Amino acid sequence: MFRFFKEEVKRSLNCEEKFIRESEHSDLTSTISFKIAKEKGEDAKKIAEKLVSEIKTKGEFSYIGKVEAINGYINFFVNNTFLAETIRSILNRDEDYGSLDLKGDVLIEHTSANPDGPLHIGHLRNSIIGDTLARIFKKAGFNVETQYYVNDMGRQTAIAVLGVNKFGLSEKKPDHAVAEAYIRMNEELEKNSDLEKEIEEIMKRYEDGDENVIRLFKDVVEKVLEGVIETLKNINVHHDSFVLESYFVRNGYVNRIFDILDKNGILIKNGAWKIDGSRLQFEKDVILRRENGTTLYITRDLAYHLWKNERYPRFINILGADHKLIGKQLSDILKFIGLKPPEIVFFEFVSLPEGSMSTRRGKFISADELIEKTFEEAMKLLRDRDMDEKEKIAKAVAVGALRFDFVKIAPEKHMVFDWKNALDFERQTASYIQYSHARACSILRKANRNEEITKDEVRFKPELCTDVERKHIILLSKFSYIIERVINELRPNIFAEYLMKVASSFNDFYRDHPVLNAKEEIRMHRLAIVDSTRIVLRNGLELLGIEALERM
RNA sequence: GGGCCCGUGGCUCAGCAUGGAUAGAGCGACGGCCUUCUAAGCCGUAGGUCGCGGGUUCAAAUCCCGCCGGGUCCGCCA
Repeated sequence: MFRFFKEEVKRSLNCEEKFIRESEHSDLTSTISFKIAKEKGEDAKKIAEKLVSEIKTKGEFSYIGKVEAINGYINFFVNNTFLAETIRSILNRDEDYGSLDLKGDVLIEHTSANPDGPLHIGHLRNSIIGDTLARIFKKAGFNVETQYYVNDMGRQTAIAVLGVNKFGLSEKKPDHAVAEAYIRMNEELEKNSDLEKEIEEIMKRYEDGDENVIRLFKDVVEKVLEGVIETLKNINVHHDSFVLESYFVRNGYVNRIFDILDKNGILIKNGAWKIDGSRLQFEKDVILRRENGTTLYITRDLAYHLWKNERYPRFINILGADHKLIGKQLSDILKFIGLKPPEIVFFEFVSLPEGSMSTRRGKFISADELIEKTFEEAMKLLRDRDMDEKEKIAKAVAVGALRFDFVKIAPEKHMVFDWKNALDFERQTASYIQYSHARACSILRKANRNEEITKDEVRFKPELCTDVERKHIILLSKFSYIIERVINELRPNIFAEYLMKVASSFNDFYRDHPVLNAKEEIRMHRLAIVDSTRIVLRNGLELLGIEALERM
């Protein structure tokens, strides 16, 4: 709804979007007068006043109420029709509220951690950003496919495979068991450089399609993925498909990429095969094929993106900031050969207080450990409560806290993981939003207990709105506006912040707006607001992959 | 050394793309609020040279230049 208001404001001034902004002084504000004042050398204040009077004579806007000029700013306020239509739209559309009608297929690739061990808390940031974006894209109307690109041909995987082969697997969860063998193999590798040849050999045979070796790799990769899928399931992250790198070697896409590069004249075949970096303003040539004939990560990734180009109009990758250089090279190469580059969301690293994480050196906090500890902490909180389904609630609170903590931080921000912070739910965080939702549910439950209230009886009356209610409803109206921003900016943290605001604003309302004990007209009016809030919070939590509890 | 990212109260962050009206939250600290819809809540107080220095502008946390601090990348690794 807010988007329509903004459109009207834009139309009323006939100005660019950038001169219209949200403000604490109004529902929307324009700074266009300053711009005109500069161009014409006139007084901004007078221009604003003139523009306001013009808008007033124009009349006939559906949602614009008061318009005023103050110090050169033009302040717009929504009218009662806007408030009424917002509430009506929320109640009518219910689960659908907030959606947009954008169309098209989108591929979102996220997580894609190497199959050499369990996910750690750095991967989690990737998964949560990716999964949240996928949910928001779906809400916006896109047909979304989420994909996990499995790096089964890399050197790291070969080390893991060799490790498992040499040392076997312990009884641990399979991904953790593989990590043990992988870490041990790395230690051996440091001591004994002869093992280097074995790695090289096994990689070569895998790439060449040796059935026995393929079986070994398949076994290890499947074990890791089994563990990874279980971990992700625990935090409500789902992938529609898993695509192996080796698929692109076996289906000929890697060869097609070589042909294309060759035709474009940037492939140098001289021992190793490489891209002529000078043609693309790269610092160095990019190696695509080792002298022994095996390919490298970027080679398969180019093939993968050729494949994506043939299938999706839009594809988005979620990648750690350490992939920035290779991501840029990938994009530049794709553009050079006339293919579309991916849209890439980079996020900065999650590190531990003692330094950066490393699966290879066993220096990491696994996602499983974090999930488990967070759950235990949530259970402690419920220890003394008398209620049903403690485990279910604790799980929802734990997953919520975890997901929210990651998604609320802007992707470009470096994070230092802190146990104390991660396990503290007594903060304005996911549980606060869940709690607000439960409060709204509680009011509605009680309202319905004594008498069955039908939709027709719930009557929202804009003229009854207090200032707090008005502000709150305008916030509710911004749902799809925020969705649109996330789609444009690929920053899901914006949505987390929005939902936080809605919860906070609802608590303001809750404080001094009694619902159940109010007289009939006001009671029905406020029930409509409470129900609308409930819908917005529930739909919003869904987009964050967090369960909207009705009691807690 | 070069590229990219970050630097906002004691701590964690929002705001920066598109400059604009007194720089916003949470945690922590301090003081209050449960006979009234869930206190996982609410109210109040203290706490800020927006890393530093220049510049552009009527106006800079926001744009430009330089510097400092932290992270990250610069493999026939991924």
